[in-house]
Amino acid sequence: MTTWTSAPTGRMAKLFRALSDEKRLRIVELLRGGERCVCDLQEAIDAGQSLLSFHLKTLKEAGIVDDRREGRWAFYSLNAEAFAEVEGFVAGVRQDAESSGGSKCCG
Amino acid sequence: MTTWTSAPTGRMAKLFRALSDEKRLRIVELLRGGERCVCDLQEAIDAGQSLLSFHLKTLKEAGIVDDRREGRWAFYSLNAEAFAEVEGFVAGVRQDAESSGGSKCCG
DNA sequence: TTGACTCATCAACCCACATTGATATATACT
DNA sequence: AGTATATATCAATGTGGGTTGATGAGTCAA
Repeated sequence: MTTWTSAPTGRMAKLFRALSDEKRLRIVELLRGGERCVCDLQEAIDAGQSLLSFHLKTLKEAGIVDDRREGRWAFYSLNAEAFAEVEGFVAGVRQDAESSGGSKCCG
Repeated sequence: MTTWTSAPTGRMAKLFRALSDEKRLRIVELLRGGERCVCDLQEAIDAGQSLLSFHLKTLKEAGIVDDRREGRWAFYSLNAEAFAEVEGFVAGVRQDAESSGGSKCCG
């Protein structure tokens, strides 16, 4: 068990929740190449304008993406810090899982 | 953009979905210390027996935990491989996010 | 100012899923 | 056999959230 002072599971749950939708993951994939405007995302994703806006809002509220306005366009980009949070948590769990011994109860 | 031949977003979405519930994350935290029986988990989690069983099933179906029967007890443990999958994906995205330049559209 | 364009928000719908309580299954003990 | 324990499954309920279409707000061009 690596030292990991109980990462706030509420925060983690929120991050995982935002990433749990296939369309939102598709958006993340598209943003891996860099900042994109909504109009560009819309071409690449099978979703109406309203739905895309909803998913972007969901990602933004979780802190997974940042947005920026420029004229009539809105640009979205990935927030590296959020993924670092997730990576840290998951890596810790993986390490523990790899080194976990036998049963710890009901002996 | 690191080479990452489009990790199956469906699989990732399923993993994230299973991790998107706070009670399930609590279960994961408990399993970080090693294999546990359901009876042990039940004491530590604010959930009825039926609900706990449901969440364990959800985690199992996503491949996040493994189970083992021994007499009338069921033992659950973390599946390190699943977390390695998630870690690989998230780490890739984080790297891209950190090195992403400016806008790629609407020039 | 008018209209076209980009994006967000709202209202309504529907479905997946978390939750609960009851029942079923399987094992152990007497 | 019968009873107690451990866990899973089933049925029913309620709610969150994904989806859609329409409307609103802001920006640019003519």
